[in-house]
Amino acid sequence: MNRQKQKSLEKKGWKIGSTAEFLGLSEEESSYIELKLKLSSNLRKLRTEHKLTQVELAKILKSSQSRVAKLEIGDPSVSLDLIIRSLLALGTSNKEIARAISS
Amino acid sequence: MNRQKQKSLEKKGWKIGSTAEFLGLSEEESSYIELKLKLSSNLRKLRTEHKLTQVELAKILKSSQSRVAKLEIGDPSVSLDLIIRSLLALGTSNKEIARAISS
DNA sequence: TTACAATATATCATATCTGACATATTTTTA
DNA sequence: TAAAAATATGTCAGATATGATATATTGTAA
Repeated sequence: MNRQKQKSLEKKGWKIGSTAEFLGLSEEESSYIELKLKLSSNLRKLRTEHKLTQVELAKILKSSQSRVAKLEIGDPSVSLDLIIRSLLALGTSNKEIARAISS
Repeated sequence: MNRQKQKSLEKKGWKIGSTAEFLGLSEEESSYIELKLKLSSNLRKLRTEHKLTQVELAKILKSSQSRVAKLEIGDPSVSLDLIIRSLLALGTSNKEIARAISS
């Protein structure tokens, strides 16, 4: 992960330590963030393919439009649990989730 | 998911509605649980391969032995986030995680 | 068997995530 | 363009997950 990307992520609220701490946790942290972002963007792709608005998806998920927005962005405040549950709610199979992670 | 398995999961604390509610959420719920259990057992496999005790792994994860036990069982009280973070901490790549999910 | 190590289960205060709401910004349509 | 629709951002009370601790159970070597 380059400095540019790191700054971008930090701006969005990701806390990535710098210097030694950054180096130490980097691999794990960035893999986690990558994973999240892949699934997040997959969720958005899926929603648009289904021609749903965020409000409509929120209804399906029994959540709110604002949270769907955060879900799709991969906001630090949303968990993998919620992202994956959302994908499953839209009919995504575990195999498809695996594919998304590998992509 | 057969009745046998459902009862087994319920005993472990999974709340799976019955009748209509069960049918309605079944696909999503059971996929989620499956996913969790796959990654959980993968974590245990990984730990034993590394010849670590739960106490030792807990130290690495900055967690406790009891939570590692729950992690490996896929206890309802542990999130996918924590399971995946733990796998990553043990050096698992995103591709390997995907493989585990697909398996 | 008995002792010891490893794992499982229960509980709880604190931390983090969640849905909801308000509001701002961006995008689309007329 | 202007109005409307869609999406993004900020906040917060309540819900859920977390690490920690204590204790129970299981495995395992003497």
